[in-house]
Amino acid sequence: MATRAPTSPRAPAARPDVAVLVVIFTVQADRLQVLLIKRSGDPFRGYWALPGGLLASAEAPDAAAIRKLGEETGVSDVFLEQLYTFSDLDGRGSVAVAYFALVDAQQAHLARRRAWLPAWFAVADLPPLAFDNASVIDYAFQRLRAKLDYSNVAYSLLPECFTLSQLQRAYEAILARPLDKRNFRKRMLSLGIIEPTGRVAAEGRHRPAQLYAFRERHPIMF
Amino acid sequence: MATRAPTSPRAPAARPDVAVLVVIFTVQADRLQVLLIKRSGDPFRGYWALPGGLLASAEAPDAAAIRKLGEETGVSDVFLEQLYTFSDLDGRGSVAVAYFALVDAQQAHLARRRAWLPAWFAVADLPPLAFDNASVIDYAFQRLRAKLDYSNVAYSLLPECFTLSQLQRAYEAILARPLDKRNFRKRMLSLGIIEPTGRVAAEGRHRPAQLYAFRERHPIMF
DNA sequence: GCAAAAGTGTTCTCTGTACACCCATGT
DNA sequence: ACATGGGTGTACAGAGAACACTTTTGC
Repeated sequence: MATRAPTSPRAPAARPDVAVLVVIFTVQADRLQVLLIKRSGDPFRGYWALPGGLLASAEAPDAAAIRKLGEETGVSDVFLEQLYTFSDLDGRGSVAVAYFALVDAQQAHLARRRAWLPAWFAVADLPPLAFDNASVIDYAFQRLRAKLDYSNVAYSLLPECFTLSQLQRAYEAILARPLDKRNFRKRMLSLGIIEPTGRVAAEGRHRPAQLYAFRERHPIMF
Repeated sequence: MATRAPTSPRAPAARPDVAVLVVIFTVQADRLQVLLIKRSGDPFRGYWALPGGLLASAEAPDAAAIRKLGEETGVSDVFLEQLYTFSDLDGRGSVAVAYFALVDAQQAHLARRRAWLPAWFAVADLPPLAFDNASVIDYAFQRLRAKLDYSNVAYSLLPECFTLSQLQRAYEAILARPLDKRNFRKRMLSLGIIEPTGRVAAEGRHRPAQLYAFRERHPIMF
């Protein structure tokens, strides 16, 4: 703790459980998806839930979130930030520090285990969830939408090189509305968050697209 | 906890200490001030620190923050929101859920006790602080500045009725820069967050000022 | 009548939005 | 030649910023 209570200088409080939760988003098939894990144990056995777990002793919540993310997707060095600290999601007085992360579906390799199997689910179409995980996901979703407008977090959703159409489709999937192509390109370029690589992607029977990259692969606000 | 770790279904983790911290701001004498408490116990005996303390058993962090705020200032029903969850501020692996609150200095009555004495300090001129409380205050300060621009949080800093000049001085104290009177009034009124009460305040040897009130006394974003 | 703060409009710039056509390629 | 997505510019509206003088009161 950081400051003792004046009224209880040495409170012998029973310590609450402290857990970490990670809301891991990706964009795949033009839909925003979230990683869920099928619970193999009680309570809520058989329900889907967010990855997470009790804090290992002396492990900081940030470190635990990074570890969880790595365990489930194999990725690191992506956008990951603290979301909110929820209390009593389980009805038993615990405290859960929630994080949210953005990963590129191509780079993420889900753990292939028997129990506690992970899978992607479209945020717009979630299965019944354990605990109150639906509200945690909703909170993360609102935050993601807000950040998309005033930061470069999308860098974490796409491969290093991408076309402007890919980027726009990712934005549209998250914001759930169509964006104007010209305005979108103008804005992205004028904000200076991306730059052309000079390379080109020939992907279909149509004109090849210029490939772009984010200038910075860490969070920037504007 | 909300979800058990797949890899450690029944982790016997040593639970970390969980504390609550509250950064309580007010505007007084045209300066942004923060409430600090003089520590009467170790560690950091004699240093100033943020009010806070260990979570009482089974008490939710939100409830503990509300309680702390009431204990130190006597007020409730003010703007209070979760700020961030810090880890290891004390170098001993604790977790501290920080909140920040805005109070009207006129309504707040500081506890008058012998030990753990509370007092206001200008944010721009803080004494040496216990633990890493300076960075918590700084974080809260940044958040407050940001919210001032896109919310009505200031409702919590002023009495129910106030003049536009008072409101502007509060904004200027927080943002630490002068604002244009006409633009400020235009904006406040066009956002529709305040309304004239019809009453008037004759306060000096000059023209009396119209009194305004916030339309909503709860947080609104725009 | 003077000191002191209250109150009030207009102009300009910039940002966001709406909108439609030609281009390069594969088949 | 045609189907497919890539790529481009302009005009309008609304928001924010700059800027100075008159009004009302107490003394």
